[in-house]
Amino acid sequence: MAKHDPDLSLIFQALSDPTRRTMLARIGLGAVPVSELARPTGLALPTVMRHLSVLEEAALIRTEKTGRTRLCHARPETLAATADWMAEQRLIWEARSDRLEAYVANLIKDA
Amino acid sequence: MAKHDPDLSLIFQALSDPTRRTMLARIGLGAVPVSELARPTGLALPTVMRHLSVLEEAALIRTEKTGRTRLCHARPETLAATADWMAEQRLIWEARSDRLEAYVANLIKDA
DNA sequence: ATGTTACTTAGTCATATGGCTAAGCATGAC
DNA sequence: GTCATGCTTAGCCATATGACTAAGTAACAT
Repeated sequence: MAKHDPDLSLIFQALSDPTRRTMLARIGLGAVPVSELARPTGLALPTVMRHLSVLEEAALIRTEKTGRTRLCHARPETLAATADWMAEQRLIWEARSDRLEAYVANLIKDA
Repeated sequence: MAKHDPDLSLIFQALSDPTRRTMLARIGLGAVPVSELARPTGLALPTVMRHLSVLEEAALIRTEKTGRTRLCHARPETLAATADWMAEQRLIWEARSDRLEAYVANLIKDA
């Protein structure tokens, strides 16, 4: 059991690098082999592998090796969980703004 | 002009630290002075200040000094912009899953 | 069997990050 | 004026990060 729930620290850390975001966007369009992910970046393969392992440890992707090529797949659940956290914070922050606006509006009305 | 748009690298980097997420959540509830943010963390003040400057450079918060105390305010626009990026990726990833599911369903139907 | 392809592993290096202490500098209280 | 308060600045330290090269290993292809 226990699909050990999303670790926001690992996820945000993974998302904080532009190279990784680019790779992730590409993977999001459909499964990709490592070498094809590496090509547009111009980075050395070991470097790309490290980026991938960061993404995999954050559970943003899953990889599977067939023969000598490794395919990278997106894991939408993780992205969804993260989006949920953001949405939650957003609600709180904006509720707060609403209260502030209401307060200001009230001040103006009474002036 | 140009409110120089949100830098996702800075934002995700800022969000990747649990201490900063905690501080951010607190600030999201309403403006807080630095010392009050520091207290529950048990961290030294300079450390807290550094966390705050990371959050401020990511435009997740704004701070304003009055007398000798500095107040920290949330900046919901930045969180909103980030949530938008996530929502966008999510759509793409899930659209992809849908297509895959449709494909599988089709295979099964024809079997 | 031999070579090529596609990763892997190991190890190095420069810079960034997150924490600290020790002083410093305004502001508000007495 | 003097002192406590609330940040600020400066500088140090350990570890993490992102990049590399060089050398390995496991599949295919011929």
